Amino acid sequence: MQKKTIYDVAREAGVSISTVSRVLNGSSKVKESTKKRVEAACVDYRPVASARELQSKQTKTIGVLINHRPEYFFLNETYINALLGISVAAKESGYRLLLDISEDETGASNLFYEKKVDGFILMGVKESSNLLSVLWDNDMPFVLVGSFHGDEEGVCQVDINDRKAVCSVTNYLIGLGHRRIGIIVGSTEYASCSDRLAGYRQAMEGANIPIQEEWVQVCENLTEVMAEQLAKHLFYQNPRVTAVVAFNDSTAMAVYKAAKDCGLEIPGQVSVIGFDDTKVAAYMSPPLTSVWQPSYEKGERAMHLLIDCLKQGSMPRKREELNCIIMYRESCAAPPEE
Amino acid sequence: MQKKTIYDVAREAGVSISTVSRVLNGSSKVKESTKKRVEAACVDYRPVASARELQSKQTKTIGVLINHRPEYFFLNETYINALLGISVAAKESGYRLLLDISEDETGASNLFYEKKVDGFILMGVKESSNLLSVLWDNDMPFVLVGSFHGDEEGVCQVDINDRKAVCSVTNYLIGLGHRRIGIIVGSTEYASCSDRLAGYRQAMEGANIPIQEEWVQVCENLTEVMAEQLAKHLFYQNPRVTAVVAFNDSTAMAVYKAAKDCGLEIPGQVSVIGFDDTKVAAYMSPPLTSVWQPSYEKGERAMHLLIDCLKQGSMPRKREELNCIIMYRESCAAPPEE
DNA sequence: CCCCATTTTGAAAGCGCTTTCATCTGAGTA
DNA sequence: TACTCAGATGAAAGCGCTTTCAAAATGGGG
Repeated sequence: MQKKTIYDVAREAGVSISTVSRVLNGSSKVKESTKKRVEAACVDYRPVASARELQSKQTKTIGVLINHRPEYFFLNETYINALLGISVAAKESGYRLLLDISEDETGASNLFYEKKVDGFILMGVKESSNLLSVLWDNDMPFVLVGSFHGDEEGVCQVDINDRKAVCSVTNYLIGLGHRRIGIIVGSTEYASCSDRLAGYRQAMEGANIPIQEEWVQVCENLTEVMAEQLAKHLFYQNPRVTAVVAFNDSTAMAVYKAAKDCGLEIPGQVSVIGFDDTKVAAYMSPPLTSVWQPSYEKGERAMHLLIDCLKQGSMPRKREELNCIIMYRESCAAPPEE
Repeated sequence: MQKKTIYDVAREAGVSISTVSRVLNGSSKVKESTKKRVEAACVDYRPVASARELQSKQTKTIGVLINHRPEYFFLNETYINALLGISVAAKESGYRLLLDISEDETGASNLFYEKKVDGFILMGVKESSNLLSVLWDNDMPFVLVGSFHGDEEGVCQVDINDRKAVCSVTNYLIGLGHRRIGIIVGSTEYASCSDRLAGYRQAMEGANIPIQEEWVQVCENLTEVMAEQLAKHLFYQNPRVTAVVAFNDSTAMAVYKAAKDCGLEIPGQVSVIGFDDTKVAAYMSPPLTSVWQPSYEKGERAMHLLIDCLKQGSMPRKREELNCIIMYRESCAAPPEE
């Protein structure tokens, strides 16, 4: 059985293919009666996307780029949640998603050069990336999910305030009486890392606590195994830190492990704070205090922004900031008496 | 600046577009010297995918379908890992991924009807789904990731042996001395659930332990909150179960929570076993004994199978079974003395 | 140096649609 | 009744490529 084409529909409805195309695309200039007839003839007819795309120069699909280094093995849970939001929003608007998970950006460029997508949503873009300027230069709309500063005047982005959030939790620890507070973050190539670090520094400076550089553990490649080691570095110091701000909940898990290995009680001897408030946080033992961030909403919002751009034909260079919530649980307490 | 077309390349190289097309597609019938010339003219030229697709009837993209109920909120980690495997394998072979996350299957049908994809990888297909027969009837290649039985004679699928795996762990618990063993699984609409349940029954029967029906908690909609409740049902029984086989690690986490709330020690008073061996398992307290399954490899293998199908033009109705590994940790012990 | 088999190339059709532009209606007006 | 003009429709071009088929170039005997 051959696939039904627009010609078949036209024949069946007794009109020309132009008319069929018009009712398909909702063009107004069709008499109600013929429209009815055409619609009736459209049963079992599905336009071939590539023909449409070729002619209309629109693909109705969005490229979703997730920066992921294979050595991390697990995909960041916040990306997944954002992806869920993106997916739902896309579906609502009749867009499809072309997914590219990779560390380099050639995948993205290909999609764009080959006109496979109408726009992009980018997650986890490195500060050093030159993808954005390529996209700009070629009028390809895109929205960033997550932190990014970059050299550009401004990009369309949906983000949280990492700096502020970490500043808050650090202040919380300081308020609890901690002075020697450690922090473990990933590569400062990523704005989220440098911002969180900046938030920590801001809080410490605000409280007039001079930061010992050995409290700050920056790691290019922050796997759980690495994080565990770095946490131990923190714990082996003398005097050792009494609290640790972890880059995210995975890191916090590793810190828990390290604490256990070092015979340190949480929160009695060490306080720990995570970030992202992933599913596990509430189930950890003790339940982890963590900064919840609206990952799903970030994705959803980004998609909406992008679709707006696509409709209007121009891209706002605006940044939207969503709010985080500190989920206070049982992993933090006053530091032990000295 | 206008995009370079095949005509531009042809002009630049002093040949016809047919020749350009031939070198682009690696057709042999081109003299080496002209080939060189054309390739030189190809700088900055990127064929428009839709034109290609329209003509060649191939999209070089695979539809990835993930069954996900929005009320679960989090996407199953095994799906993500499989997705990672799929992604890597696709990239190697120059395929792109069109992602559709949803509970219903209309998204899939659309992609297929509109010729957006050359084939499908399906994850989490319900037994009641009629998508497969639609795909069969239309000669659309697809590979299943994960359990499925179905009415069809056989489909191309990459899977683990859920029954066997759960049978093993149940036997392990029995070997430890447990008799009253509970199990919590999700909807038996999904083969993985019914299979795991079958494995449990098989082990219990093998050990001549009559199963009390209140030990078996089947839940249509197994969220963490639900799982916690079900675990409590198990613990409130008198005499209560001394071990719980959880459908997966998320469920196991909920069981941990329930045990804590009920004042039960793991593994002293209750043993718990998870499934999937997700990232958290090793970090739980106590570390969770869980069945590791090769999710990434499942995805990778499925993609390879699919690509083979696409090349050969025919689809094998074969099932590949990958092996699980029981990761023994500290969540299981002998039952308490009575 | 010619002929024929082979290799290499080009012209043109066409994939299935959108869109422009011209044509055709028919209602409204003088 | 003839004339407008807006609304409805169709013919045809063309989006950028692949592929078929025929023509041209090549080369190896005789």
